[in-house]
Amino acid sequence: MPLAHLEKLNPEQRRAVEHGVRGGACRPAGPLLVIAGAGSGKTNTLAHRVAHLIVSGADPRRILLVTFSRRAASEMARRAERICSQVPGANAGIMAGALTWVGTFHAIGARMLREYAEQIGLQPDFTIHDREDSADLMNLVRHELGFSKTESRFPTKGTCLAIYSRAVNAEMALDDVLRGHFPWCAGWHVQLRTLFAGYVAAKQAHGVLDYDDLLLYWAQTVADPALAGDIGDRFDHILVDEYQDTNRLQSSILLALKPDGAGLTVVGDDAQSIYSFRAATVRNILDFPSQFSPAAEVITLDRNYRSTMPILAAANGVINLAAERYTKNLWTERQSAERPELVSVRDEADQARYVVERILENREGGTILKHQAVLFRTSHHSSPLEIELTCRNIPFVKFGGLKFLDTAHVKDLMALLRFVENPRDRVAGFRIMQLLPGVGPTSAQRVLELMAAHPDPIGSLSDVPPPPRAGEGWTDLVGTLQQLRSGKAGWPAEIGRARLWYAPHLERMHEDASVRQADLLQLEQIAAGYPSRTRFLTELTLDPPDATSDQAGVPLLDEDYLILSTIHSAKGQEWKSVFVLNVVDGCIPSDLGTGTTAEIEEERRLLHVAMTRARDSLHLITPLRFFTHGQAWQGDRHVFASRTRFIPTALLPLFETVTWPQATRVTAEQVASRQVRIDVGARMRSMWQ
DNA sequence: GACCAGGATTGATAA
DNA sequence: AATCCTGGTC
Repeated sequence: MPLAHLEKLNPEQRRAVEHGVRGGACRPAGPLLVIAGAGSGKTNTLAHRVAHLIVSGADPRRILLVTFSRRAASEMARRAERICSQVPGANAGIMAGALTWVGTFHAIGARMLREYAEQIGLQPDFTIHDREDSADLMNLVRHELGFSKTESRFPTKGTCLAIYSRAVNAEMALDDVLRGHFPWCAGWHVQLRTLFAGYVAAKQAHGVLDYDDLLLYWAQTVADPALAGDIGDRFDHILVDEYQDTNRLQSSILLALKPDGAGLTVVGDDAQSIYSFRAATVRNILDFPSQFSPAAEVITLDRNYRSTMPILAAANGVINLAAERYTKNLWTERQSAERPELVSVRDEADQARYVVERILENREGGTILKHQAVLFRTSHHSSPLEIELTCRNIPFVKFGGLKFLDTAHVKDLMALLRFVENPRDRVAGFRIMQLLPGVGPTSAQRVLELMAAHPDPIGSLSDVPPPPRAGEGWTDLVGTLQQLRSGKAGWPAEIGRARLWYAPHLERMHEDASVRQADLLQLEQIAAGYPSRTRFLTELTLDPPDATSDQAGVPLLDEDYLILSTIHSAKGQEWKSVFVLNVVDGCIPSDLGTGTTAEIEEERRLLHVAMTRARDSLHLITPLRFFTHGQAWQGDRHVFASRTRFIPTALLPLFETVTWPQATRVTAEQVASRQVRIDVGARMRSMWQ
């Protein structure tokens, strides 16, 4: 077999790609762990491995490829396909196009559960709750149990869900979760246990699964040896990307599918583990090799193909200060005289102006906007910049933060469709009914109770006594639901019908109805791309469109635009020029965490991830002054911030230190010589003594 | 029982 | 600043 497709790989990458496939035979080999540092060609290596397996005779339909996001999934499938198609003599027809099991753990889980629904006593038409729906249901149960008016304040729905979710994902006992992560809620452990029991019962009664259930039900399914064997045998090869960001539950599933690790490949980088808030644990990747006997083979990729040497030196400098480290230093042959810049600006407004100026400068110099990105810790850190960009008419797309799907009007429309799909989904019904004036929680709840008792819930609506003050709106709603349920309109016409019903409510409830109406039209466009209502609802909740921009909708593909992204959403990406906002204590590390060592260490890795996104140029910006929130517009209450603790003075020589607007470049020598000569403050004080 | 106003509380990252 | 909860009125 010609191996030209492997020639561009370095020796370690090639070993990872060829592990167990030497000599053309493709019997699943023992487990493999690839430790792949930032920019070490991880995606490329994994795509090559998949392609190489296929051209060596593996059946692509029997390959399971688990990625971290939908975006990564399609990218990976595309690349593998391209590599396959370049191999002469390979049968392109049966190749990567048949790579059908590619997706996130959650998406694969959803698909698997629908397939096995009957065998595990699950109704196959279950609907999936996103985080907000889950919180709503938690709230409903919380009210029913009377926990919303306790003497001292009971944890909010969001906190309750977070506790529940961590217990499930980390496979931890409730008491341990409370002690370790929510100590302020420990006093409520009895009530929380009752609440979670009620929550689980409610989900089952309503025929809904939340995100965690997609993993939990899957894990429970494969806990049965017969089913585990059945599902495990469907795949000769299982490959998992971003393994450092998987949680205990996910690793249990993997282990149940392939107990001896045969055909199992996991890839990741412990230095980039940034999802512990989702119960991901770096132990998964660290303990992987020893879970098998013989132990898994470990291959380390430490050659970086992305960044210049000075950028890498700075990024290594940051991660070297970590308390615990397992991987080696990254190295590169890409020389450059340009050190990353550490820019001090007055405040966030100046930060925005500085970034815009440099971005435009870069564009003049030939770097298009799309090759530049601005990264930040939390979504709202970019708002002053967004204002500045809008003023200057610079198009941008923002990843992370509040999404299209989280807006009330989109949720309303989705709830209507979900209610039609699964009339037992009470959260959906509850939401829809309360859109009508005169219908509140009590009467909505009463109708839902009556419906639930009926074998044809939607049909029964004609006979159920309407809420006393609902009026004409009720007839309208019932008509719409029954028409949609009949399925006569077909997909995607249904969503148009749903929007028609919703339009007057939108008009009544929102000042900016026309803007929101445009969003709904866009949703309709998106819906047209899915073959059925079920697929639309499932896939959209699992892979919500993750970008928002200043205009409704993502700019046309051929248009140039700047990327704004949270650091989390920037995972796996790279740009020529990268700007990181608010590199100050309080933002990175965020001052919201409880400040445990583990959390601080994760923030350090987060900065490392942000820095290693840059190819040629990197700017870290540190505003000195932050205006605090919760005050009148243009108020001047503010706090002073200092450079992040992750870049202590010892690391400063790795950076070019700059202040702006003066834009005086200061060399490292000058920084060192910049000693305090006089203490002006003391002189001032002495004036009054 | 629905709905509004005002006080208390909580703040992020995301499948 | 935004959300959640409570207590009042229609």
